[in-house]
Amino acid sequence: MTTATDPFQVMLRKFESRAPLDDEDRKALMALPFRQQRSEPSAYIVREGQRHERSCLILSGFAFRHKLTVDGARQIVSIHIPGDFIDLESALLNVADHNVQALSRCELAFIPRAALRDLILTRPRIAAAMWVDTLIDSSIFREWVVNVGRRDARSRIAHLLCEFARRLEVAGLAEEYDYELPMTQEQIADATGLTAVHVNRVLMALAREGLIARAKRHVRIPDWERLRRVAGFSEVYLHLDQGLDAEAA
Amino acid sequence: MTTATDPFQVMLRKFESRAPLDDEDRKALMALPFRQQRSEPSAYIVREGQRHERSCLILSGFAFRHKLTVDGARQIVSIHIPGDFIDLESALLNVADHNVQALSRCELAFIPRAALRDLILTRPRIAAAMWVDTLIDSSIFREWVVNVGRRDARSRIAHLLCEFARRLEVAGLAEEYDYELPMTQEQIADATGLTAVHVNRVLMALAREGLIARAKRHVRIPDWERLRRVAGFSEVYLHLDQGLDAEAA
DNA sequence: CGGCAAATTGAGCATTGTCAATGTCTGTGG
DNA sequence: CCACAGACATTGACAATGCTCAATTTGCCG
Repeated sequence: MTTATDPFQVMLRKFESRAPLDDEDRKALMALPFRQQRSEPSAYIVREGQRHERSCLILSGFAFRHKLTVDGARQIVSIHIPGDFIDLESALLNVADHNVQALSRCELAFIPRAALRDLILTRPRIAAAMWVDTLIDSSIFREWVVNVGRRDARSRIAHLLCEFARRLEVAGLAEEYDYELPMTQEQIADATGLTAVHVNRVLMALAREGLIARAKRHVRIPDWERLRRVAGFSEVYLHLDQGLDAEAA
Repeated sequence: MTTATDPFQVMLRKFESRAPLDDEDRKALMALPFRQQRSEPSAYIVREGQRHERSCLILSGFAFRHKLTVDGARQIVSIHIPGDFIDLESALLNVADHNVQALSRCELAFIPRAALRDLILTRPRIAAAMWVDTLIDSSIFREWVVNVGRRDARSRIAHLLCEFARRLEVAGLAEEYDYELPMTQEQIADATGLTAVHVNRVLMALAREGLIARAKRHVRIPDWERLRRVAGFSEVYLHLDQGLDAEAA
């Protein structure tokens, strides 16, 4: 593999697990034109209300989507990790309905809207794989609605920590139950619908009870089963085993 | 049009507005096999954890998606109106991650998973139109995360009322600013992350202030601009003007 | 060492929840 | 046509989870 196509390996692997692709598909995917770019923490990648001519794939680092209310409150609606297409919407919708910002330093690949549309309209299996990806995003949004709407602060934060643990582990980016959480407490607050002060208190409490062990941004979960129970976490909604099965081929 | 294909007219119209379809596409859509069925209020249409062999389209009536937390709290994550495909997920994901229940009496069309997959893999423009539909759903989920995470009770409920007004109006199901809201206060509570008691108090207050006029389930919005401001409502996230534009054809 | 962002802690408060009673409406059976 | 059941709405009194404001500490980086 050449240096140029290397960056797409993560994406290819993910899509292959979602729909059976043939050689043509693979070639078409890897041939996608893109522009690689580094983003510093908190740099904007997508801005609400704008039309974007390129979709964005995370090669390394983390990013998050968020929206602002009229009175300036911020709600983070999702967090994204390497291999995630953060902006497939841009290829199909006309206007961005939310912002995307880099969480840590990131390497990003920007792919022209036209090239993606072309791929979508000519290679149905690729389209299906990408679609499945966005459906899983949807499922995660639903779970976040539940998290923020119906769990208390303790469970909410525990749930966020559980979700992150599983997603990172599956992506091969962390030992399970032991990872770097690239978020400030204020960002955790904005993701859980709480205030930074309260997040701090809850994190302290969780640590005191031995449910998590923290050192700066590092999180370790000594007893997964116990934290899972506190969070009310069930990973069904992550659709980790998801693949379009044989019948689709 | 025959009686048999009639039910799909709403869907066809929606998809046509989303992507340019040709005659073949139209024919294929209308030729989808389906089983029509009536559901009574609160009847389950989809159950979390199950695999479903048919996807479901609402012909008339309303339905909602929800999830339950471990301790039995319920969160409604979306509300659906006639013409909505409530269960495209079933065609592409293996397991349902949430429940779907009838809100009012409904007429539903159940379409076999295999037929939908076939369509998706052979008619890219139809797939794109459906995909756009699910992306808009996603956008609405994101707004709900914001609603429940960062707005106070008053704004939350106002926002729900605004969203409903606009969606019904666009679907041609209500005069704008004047509609039948098919939800109990308990269901409104479960959709907004509040309790039924508090929803009642807020509704009474909104009525007292002249922001809404209620008679049972009937809602009228005397001053849209004022309610919109209270809600912090902006309809960008509904992507009402959305269509795949010419470049995609 | 100085500066700054992030984390931590305390004190008081308010939005929203809980519990419980009562009112209202609709449909049904007598 | 009326009485009653049951679901839903409304109201009151009180409690609590999480917020606000403000001060202080910690850790990081030049």
